[in-house]
Amino acid sequence: MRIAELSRRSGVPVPTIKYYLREGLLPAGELTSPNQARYAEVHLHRLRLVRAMVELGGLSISAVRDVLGALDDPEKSLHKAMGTISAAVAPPDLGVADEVAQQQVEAFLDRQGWVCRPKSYGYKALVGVLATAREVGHERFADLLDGLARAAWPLAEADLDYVLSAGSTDEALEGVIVGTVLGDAAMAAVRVLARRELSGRRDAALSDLGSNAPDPDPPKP
Amino acid sequence: MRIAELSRRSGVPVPTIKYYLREGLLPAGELTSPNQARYAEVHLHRLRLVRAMVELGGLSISAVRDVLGALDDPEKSLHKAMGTISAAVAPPDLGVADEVAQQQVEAFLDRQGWVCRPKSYGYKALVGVLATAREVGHERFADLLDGLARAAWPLAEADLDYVLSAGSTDEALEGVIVGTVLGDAAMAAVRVLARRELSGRRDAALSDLGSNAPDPDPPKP
DNA sequence: CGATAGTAGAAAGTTCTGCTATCCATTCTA
DNA sequence: TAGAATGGATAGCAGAACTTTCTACTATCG
Repeated sequence: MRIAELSRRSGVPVPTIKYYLREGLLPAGELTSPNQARYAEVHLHRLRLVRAMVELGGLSISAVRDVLGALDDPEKSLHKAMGTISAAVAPPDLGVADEVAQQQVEAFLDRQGWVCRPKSYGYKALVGVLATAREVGHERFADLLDGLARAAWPLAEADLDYVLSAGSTDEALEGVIVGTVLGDAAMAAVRVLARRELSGRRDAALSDLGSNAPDPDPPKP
Repeated sequence: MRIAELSRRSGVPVPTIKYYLREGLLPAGELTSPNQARYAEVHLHRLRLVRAMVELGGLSISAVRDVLGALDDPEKSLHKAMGTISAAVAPPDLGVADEVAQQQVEAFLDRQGWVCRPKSYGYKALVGVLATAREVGHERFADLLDGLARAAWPLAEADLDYVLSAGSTDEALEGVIVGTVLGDAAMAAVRVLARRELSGRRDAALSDLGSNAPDPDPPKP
């Protein structure tokens, strides 16, 4: 297929495709002559993946390049790819050095029995979040972490099962990308829905806000 | 306190504070003379909140303005504020009209017994995610939704408890902001940690990637 | 009192990102 | 063989988030 068809089928304008080619987000098409190239389904697929990361994940072009680099790495390692992807998706390191936040994270990891190098992106990101929470006067925020962990564990299991059920290494790596980028977006959306649903069920309490009335025995789903 | 102290205590440069004042993210200080203003603790607090949303939440200046608008709304409604904040935090509406994705969301909501107007941000965001997943060839992605919901429900309860335990309406609204913005960031970080932990425990399976070996009886936490 | 530093407010400038537009020399297509 | 499309290169553009520069003060220290 030629670039016009690639554009039509993906909904991405031709100049943008050229831009992605320049930026190395898309492999070059097969040149049939000095100024003609042919693109295959793989290009269309890659293009859609790029758009998903940019539009839904909000990743920058360079972050997308990093992620795809992990995918195209000849010595593909799922571990390494996961690290790269986490780094690309996470907000840039705030570089905070908050003692208390760090202790809160350590204590949390202890409680969970999780082993974790303090250099990992997840660790640093979490310290950054807790430090920020403390700055805005929400020290108690750390109390929510165990709940998050209880929720995150089965998700991680599902994610990993999803990834490991892939037929090929390429598919598995793409599963990591999709699981991370779309997974985060989906989780955020589901949380919004859950909050809406719950706050609807607790309407009485809400309309009575500030009175600190006792919980009206909320029904579980 | 004067602007220099505000800057020192928040770590935000003076010109940036002036910029935020111009953009309406920060209420003006109390003018003591035509070119002197005094700022109070509330300004410092608000400034930190703004930075948290910008740096951690990745919100744009205009999104922050919207969110703060909900906080400063005279007829503060928790419901309304939650909607505004969800909208500000979510990626801009993709405006997809994918029939299948919509049905998947409907079915999901049915299974959960959740009632939801199809106009809500969470609904639209979820349709967008599933449509994108389908575009990149991951129809099975919808299978993960129920797991997400199971995880999201107790989180929503914890969130709401956290919010309702606030002493004042202002605090409650701020709790919604912090719970949403920091909560999403924290959840993403914890997911990363959980994935790392789990993939470490399943190392055997991972180093054997692609062979589709049976799961080596992973230990639970 | 005067020198120095800080301030509000406005306007213009800067940097970065993510595209678009314009060319040109070719090449495919009708 | 005319007209549209293509690859590749370069330049341009709009928006976002600051940052700089300016003016006309004001506060304060010695």
